[in-house]
Amino acid sequence: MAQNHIRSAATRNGSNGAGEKRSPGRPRSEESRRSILHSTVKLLKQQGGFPELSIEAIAADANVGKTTVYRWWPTKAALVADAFSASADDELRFPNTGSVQKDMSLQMRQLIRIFRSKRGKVVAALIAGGQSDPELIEAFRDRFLWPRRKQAYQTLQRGIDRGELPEDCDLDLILDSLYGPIYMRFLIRHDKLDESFADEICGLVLQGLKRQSQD
Amino acid sequence: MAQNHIRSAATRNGSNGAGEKRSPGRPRSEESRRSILHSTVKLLKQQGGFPELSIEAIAADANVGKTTVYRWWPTKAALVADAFSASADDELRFPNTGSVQKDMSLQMRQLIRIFRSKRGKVVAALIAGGQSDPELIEAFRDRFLWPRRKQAYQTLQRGIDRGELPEDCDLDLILDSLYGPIYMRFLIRHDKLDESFADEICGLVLQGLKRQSQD
Amino acid sequence: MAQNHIRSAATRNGSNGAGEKRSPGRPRSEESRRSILHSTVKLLKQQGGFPELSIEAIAADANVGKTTVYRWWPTKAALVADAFSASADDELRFPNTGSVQKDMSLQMRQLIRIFRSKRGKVVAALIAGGQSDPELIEAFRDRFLWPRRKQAYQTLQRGIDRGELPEDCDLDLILDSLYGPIYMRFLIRHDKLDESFADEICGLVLQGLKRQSQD
Amino acid sequence: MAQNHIRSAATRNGSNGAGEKRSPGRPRSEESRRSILHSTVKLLKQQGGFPELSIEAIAADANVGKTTVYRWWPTKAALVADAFSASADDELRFPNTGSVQKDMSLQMRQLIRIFRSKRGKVVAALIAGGQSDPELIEAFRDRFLWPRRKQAYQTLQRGIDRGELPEDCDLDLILDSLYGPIYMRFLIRHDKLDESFADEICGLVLQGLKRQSQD
DNA sequence: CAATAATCGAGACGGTACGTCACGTCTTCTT
DNA sequence: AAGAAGACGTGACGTACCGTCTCGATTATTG
Repeated sequence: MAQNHIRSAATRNGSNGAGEKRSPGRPRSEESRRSILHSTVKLLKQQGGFPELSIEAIAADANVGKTTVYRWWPTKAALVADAFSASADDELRFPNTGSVQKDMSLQMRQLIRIFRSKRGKVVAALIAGGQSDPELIEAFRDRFLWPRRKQAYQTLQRGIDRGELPEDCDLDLILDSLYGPIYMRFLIRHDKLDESFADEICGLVLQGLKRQSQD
Repeated sequence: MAQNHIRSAATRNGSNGAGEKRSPGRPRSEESRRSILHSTVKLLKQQGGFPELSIEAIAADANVGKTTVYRWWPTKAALVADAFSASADDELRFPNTGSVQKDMSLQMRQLIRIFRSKRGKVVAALIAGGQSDPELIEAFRDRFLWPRRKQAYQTLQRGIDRGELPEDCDLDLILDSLYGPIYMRFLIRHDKLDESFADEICGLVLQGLKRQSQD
Repeated sequence: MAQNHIRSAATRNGSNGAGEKRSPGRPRSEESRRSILHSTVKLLKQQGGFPELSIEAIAADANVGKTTVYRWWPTKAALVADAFSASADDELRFPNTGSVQKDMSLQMRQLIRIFRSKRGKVVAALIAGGQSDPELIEAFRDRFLWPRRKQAYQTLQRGIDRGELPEDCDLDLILDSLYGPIYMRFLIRHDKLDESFADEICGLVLQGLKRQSQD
Repeated sequence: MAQNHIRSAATRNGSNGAGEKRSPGRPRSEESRRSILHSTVKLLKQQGGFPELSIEAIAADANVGKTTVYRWWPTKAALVADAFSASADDELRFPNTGSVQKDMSLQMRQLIRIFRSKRGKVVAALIAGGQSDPELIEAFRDRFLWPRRKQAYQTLQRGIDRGELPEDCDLDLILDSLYGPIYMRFLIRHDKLDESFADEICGLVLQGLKRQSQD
């Protein structure tokens, strides 16, 4: 994957590891950094979406000069992506119950729970903003989608190993079939999105595959 | 379906049917209306996304006063929704081949074709903008999603009648499982979205159901 | 005096004298005309000055189409000038007491009374607007200044005839010396302008001349 | 004299005297300030009057953002007042020839010269604008009228001391009698205003007083 | 302990687009 | 033909943010 222009947390002379030389001059204020990221998430949760969020407002809310924001994040997109990552706690772990369907369903329920919470607004803003900013959607993929997907591969693989899924199945296809409907209902809002929806999808998609693998 | 605030084609004294009374005053300029909608789509296709689109630019491109735009569309969102509707020709018809899987697959291929074309940018802008504007996403649903979905229900029903699908299946769940993956790849762009993807999803989802109905 | 572009009350087919031919079509609405002029004066008295007065507001207040205003008055200036004339009753007559000083003083008191009343705002608007519109200041002169001045000449002439003023005196100079101070205080508002000011000016200017004529 | 809302030269963090603390942030651009004032006077001299002058045009001509204008001047009126003050050089000094009549006449001639020059348009705009904006006319009085008047008082007082004028005379009345006619001809334009007019007024007004003081 | 250097806050700068208002013109049906 | 109604293109309004720029002040490392 190409080098990401949206720096995770630019370190020019921050607290970098061990015995490296520190450049002279005043070091970056860790307090400001945190304050900015916090305000970004806070404002995103409050008001509208990505376009309504203004750097002016972030700087004001964080009691920080605009310059400080621009010094460390090249675009609003980069800032939002960073803020999103920073706020991403690790509640999206995959369990290992011995059943693919159960494992996937439990994790998908967690995702739906996030989408329905205030953090859902941040995700929506990220995807929305990403439609006119390739770097933003890339940041979403790199920081949110891929890390989870790697775990999902393993979960599915365990299912294959246990004979719950056919051996030749396309993992990406399966995962998009499982998560696509959730993302769609989340973004289009044409139908209700509650946690039981996770079970229904798993029932439809994974049951079919199970039957196939039993042929 | 709730009353839509985004007027489809506001008619204060337009050419309304038959013997209705015309309101006094100069009638709305049909030329301006068309020109504005055309410029909106044109600019959306060109540059960035929804937030980059400025009413100022639309008015200039359409050789129209800004006032005229604001007179007829309350927000940029409403305008884009209208413009999108106006440009939505009817290439998304459902065929009737005698096979659900074939019918669905063919129509889904058409959708993917649109998403990959320049008109895809307009759809993306619409969905993106809709994340911070409820009316906009509602407009997308009412003008784009629902009309197609009604036809999809019929197509699936034919499948049930023919015994290709089980009688008690949840149509909305099936449709979201079919279209969700497409929307997800279209918006997140984490994997390639070509027309064969339609076949793969149908294979996964509808095959499983077929097997179930044959039990 | 040059032909005035600001028509007093354009008569295309109004009630013109005797047996003249009337042009065909609907005759001009006398009610609209009066209503427009009335609203103009009313609005001028209310709010700010000439620039704040909008034809849009006049038409609305008079329950009249904007077209009707523009049909009969070429500019806002012309309209205001007309409205001012129409509202100008004849309270500014010169008396004939047998004393120039008394005659002038009495009339000047009337002028001050007008300047201090709400009609003063209209005069101020007229003079102010006239600074960037030659026709407007011309209208003020033609309809307001000159008619009075002609009477003033006669009043002064009586004074000369009676020996109260020297024979060779410059009437225009005298009149500007009498009225200038009033206009100045009215427009610059640097000092109080009450009716006794008329007596003071007359005392200063005309007394001096009387003394001169008695040499 | 009341506190003037129209700041003479707002100093938030300009070069204020001696050891005062500077407020933080980028200091006001002195170049922009001058450029704006210069463009204001320039445009006022060119085109129409006060209402024709647009802040948009000033900002454009001064190569300055509109925001910068609005940041420092609350209204167009305030800006024009400031611009006028800035351009008001000191060509209106009172001489001291030993004769009141000569002193006054010479100064009045200077005033007429200004009124007839391009700067006259600025004065006219100021007085005109002042008719619907109390602060503007106040600015004219404070920056233009009063400074001169103070000198005029002294000039007249010298005349009283020398016995050219009676001891009990009303200085304000005299000054309005002298300057009123000039302002009137300047604003109403009903008669020619050349420099000899100054002599004529002085002849009329001051001669009469001289005679009186000699009684 | 000074000198150097990069940060910080604050806030002014030239811009762009916003959504509104009034302009003067036009097009329509009605009187 | 004139009326009212009201849409039209135009242009200025005053505001909000943009991303950049100068300031003085602060906090580090280096000589």
